[in-house]
Amino acid sequence: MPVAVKREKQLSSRRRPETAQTAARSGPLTHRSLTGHEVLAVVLQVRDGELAVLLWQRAREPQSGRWSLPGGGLGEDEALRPSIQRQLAEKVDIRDLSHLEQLETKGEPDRYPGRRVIATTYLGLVPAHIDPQLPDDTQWHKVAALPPIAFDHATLLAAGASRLRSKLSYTNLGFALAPPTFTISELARYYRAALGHDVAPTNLQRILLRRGQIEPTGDAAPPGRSGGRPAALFRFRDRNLEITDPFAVFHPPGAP
Amino acid sequence: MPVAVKREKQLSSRRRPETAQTAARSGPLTHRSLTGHEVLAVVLQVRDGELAVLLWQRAREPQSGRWSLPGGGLGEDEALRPSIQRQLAEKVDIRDLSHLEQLETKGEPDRYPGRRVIATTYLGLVPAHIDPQLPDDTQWHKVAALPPIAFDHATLLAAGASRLRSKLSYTNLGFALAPPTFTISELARYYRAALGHDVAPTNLQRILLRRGQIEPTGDAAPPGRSGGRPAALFRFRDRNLEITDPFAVFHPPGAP
DNA sequence: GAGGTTTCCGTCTGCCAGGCGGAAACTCTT
DNA sequence: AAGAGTTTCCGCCTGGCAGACGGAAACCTC
Repeated sequence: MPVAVKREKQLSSRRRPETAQTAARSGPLTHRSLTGHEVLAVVLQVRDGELAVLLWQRAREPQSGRWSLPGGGLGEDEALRPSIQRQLAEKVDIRDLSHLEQLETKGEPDRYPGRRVIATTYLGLVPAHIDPQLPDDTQWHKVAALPPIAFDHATLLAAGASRLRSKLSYTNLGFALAPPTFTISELARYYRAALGHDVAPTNLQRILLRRGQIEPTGDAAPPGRSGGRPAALFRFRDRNLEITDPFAVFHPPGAP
Repeated sequence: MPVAVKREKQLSSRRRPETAQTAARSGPLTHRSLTGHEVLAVVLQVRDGELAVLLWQRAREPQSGRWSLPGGGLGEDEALRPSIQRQLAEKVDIRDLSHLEQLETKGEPDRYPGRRVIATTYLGLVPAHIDPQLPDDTQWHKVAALPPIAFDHATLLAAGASRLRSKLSYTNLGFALAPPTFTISELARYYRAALGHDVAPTNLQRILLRRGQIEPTGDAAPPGRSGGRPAALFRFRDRNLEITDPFAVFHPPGAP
């Protein structure tokens, strides 16, 4: 696993995440009620041209050794979104997260062995230029080649990747994968990795320009070592989620 | 409110919903743990050419008199979807529901007064030809003219209506609004009501036909009292949710 | 300077949504 | 029974857009 090795070598090269109120944490839940509630996150990033997900390896039973989505028990008096942000702070600097949105909530009584745990899942995205420092038990894994996954987390992971693919098509969510500034062919590589199929840079540029998602910065990127015309740099106009292609059909009449 | 009056007049005209294990139900929750979990539903139907939602009026504090989404506490050892189906059975025959899908889960600690309640919301749809018998405290309300809504249910309701509008555009969700068989202008009326803007029958027919969503039954509808050429009848090919217009852009190359 | 590489830009093509108008098929009136 | 009114059906035109291609431009290395 070349990725894992590379991770560990760079271990202390970047800032330490502020791990705040993260005290006793023995399992996915910190409090003990009849029905527990946990919050999980599918954190995705394009790494080396492929979509990768953040996973940590369970050290204890149940399912010791298997890989699990980051997250954990919801604190009392803690809202869902702040909770997943707090828990992710144990793994990565949460300032690295360019996007965070809620996915499905699963409540099957037997989805977790022993006692009932309801899980609310979030989708988190990290832009490609960030390389967060990770704890020892945590690694990026290519979505195309996953290790054994704990509980029902494989389903949740698939749902997260699917949501990303959809939203890339009708929103400006590309901003969450790309660095602040990028060339069109770079951007096409991110889209390729996330969508899982080829993307023509020419068409991508025309589409995103007409929708007003991206704009040229005016500068040009330094040419690569293999030569070639220097690419123009672009940036996303808005780095918050917007629906830019409301719907394929059934527009209000008269509107474009 | 002419709709409400009409509702009560028809009260015992149809089958009684099977209200199964619905015993003690004093508030939105039946069990008492530190953090409660409730399940709510935004049940929508096109009624008299307008989108309507199923609401019941609270008889007790908190927020007595205000209108609330149907639902209630999650039972122990009960999964989320079966739970909302059970709770809806108190209001309507669940066989009337043509579609049911999960929406957002809200967990703000103060969203419910007194103690913490996490809510998972579902979107339910009832086809236009069904007129369920309702309990006394429950009524359909036009989404365009809502009564005072309890707690944060107005937000949840808006999210449900918005989800419906989106999915009408890129899935075959129309089947959940329409009766088993319908004419194109009828269908256009359902779409109009749900989308909130005009829909051209000609274009609607062409689009849904090309996507393979609908097919002619071969029969013609009886002509109306005002004359006119009898309309051909159509039906949805598949009455389960399918994505028929995968994405506006970024198809895999080569694929249609 | 030549050849290779990468990006940029214009163009062609085919598909599709929106809109329009005439033809068809019915009811009601006189 | 003939005409007026109404509603649906069907073909056509138009503009916009995605996909694809190819040549020009701008950089590299040798």
